[in-house]
Amino acid sequence: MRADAQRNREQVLRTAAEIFAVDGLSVPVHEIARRAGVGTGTVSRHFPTKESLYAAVLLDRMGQLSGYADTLAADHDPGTAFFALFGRLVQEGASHRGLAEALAGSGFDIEAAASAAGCDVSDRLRTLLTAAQDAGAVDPTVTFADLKALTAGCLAYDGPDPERVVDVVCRGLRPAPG
Amino acid sequence: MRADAQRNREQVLRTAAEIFAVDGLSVPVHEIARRAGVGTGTVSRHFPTKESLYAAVLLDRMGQLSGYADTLAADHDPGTAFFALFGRLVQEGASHRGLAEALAGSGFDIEAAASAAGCDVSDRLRTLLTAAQDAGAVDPTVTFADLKALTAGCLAYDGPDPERVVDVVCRGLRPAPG
DNA sequence: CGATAATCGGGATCGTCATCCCGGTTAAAA
DNA sequence: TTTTAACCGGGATGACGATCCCGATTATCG
Repeated sequence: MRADAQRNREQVLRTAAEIFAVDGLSVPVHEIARRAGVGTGTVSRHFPTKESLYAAVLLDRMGQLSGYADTLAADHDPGTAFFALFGRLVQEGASHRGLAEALAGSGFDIEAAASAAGCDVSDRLRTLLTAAQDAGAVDPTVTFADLKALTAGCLAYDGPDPERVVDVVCRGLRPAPG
Repeated sequence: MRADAQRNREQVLRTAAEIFAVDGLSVPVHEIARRAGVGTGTVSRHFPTKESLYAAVLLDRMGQLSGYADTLAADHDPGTAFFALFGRLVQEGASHRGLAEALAGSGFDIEAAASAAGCDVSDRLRTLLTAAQDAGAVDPTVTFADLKALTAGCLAYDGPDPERVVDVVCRGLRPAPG
């Protein structure tokens, strides 16, 4: 791939991620191209459909999150790492929700794509959950399904004070004091 | 207003609420009209813009929820009523989220409209929270802002097992055993 | 029952947006 | 430096959907 093509592709991806997060998914491709400083044709060539742009943005973000998860797992104890990842998912989540929904609605299997790209955030969260439970930092009766539900719920939250939400949910996850 | 007009208006409102909940907000007005058994002109006349249809559906639902909240408050102790309303908000929430977002994005003040129509769910939730805290059923350090955040987060959750989410969040809301 | 005015249905209209295409441009290789 | 093939910009195209309009219908009132 030519160097300028690579540059443009990344520029479009970056711009699209930002615009989607701020203004929502219904922003016209024309506007994304304009703000990225390229023509609409360039966007279309790199991402033949708008949906493929959604997928690229989401996979890119999942890649970053996976890296963050690996760093956490390496540098901290399981409980700390687990709650830190959970908090980060919520923090960054608002902008991903719409993307995930749009893709799911179009029959695109995000989990599979992420897995294939080695960016399976879900898998890393599962591992950290188990580790945190083994270390006594999380209630052992919490299942991964519960956690996915909670994560999805928190991911969806888009209002003020996201930290308070995480705090309350985390209190619910810690082992019962009795 | 003529009797048939009234009937049609309600039929459209009911149908729209159901379709929005199941298929999302991007369903064409044409489809809503078809499923409601009327013409597109009829929909347009009762709800001049699609946005006004959104608002009508949301206000209608808030009216029902307000009624439910009042029933709960009258028939049960504060703690029970509070947790029941919270659970109900989450259960019914998924279909409201998109509506609220779409309207907020268009500069429509839902809270004000609901308040004017006597359907202020938010206000009823605040009252129940205070009552539940006075009764010792909810942690007194939880603020209404926290609760709005949690409610919004849970409202947004749209996956499997919503009850588990509510359970965990409620565990976080109850008073600390110490 | 007859008059009348509001309501109805659904086709016509208009704007928006994703996608495709083509003539000009430029990076990369020899 | 010259060649060449890929890439670029942005206008053309076509589909879709919200909204408006008009002739037909029907509820309501005297």
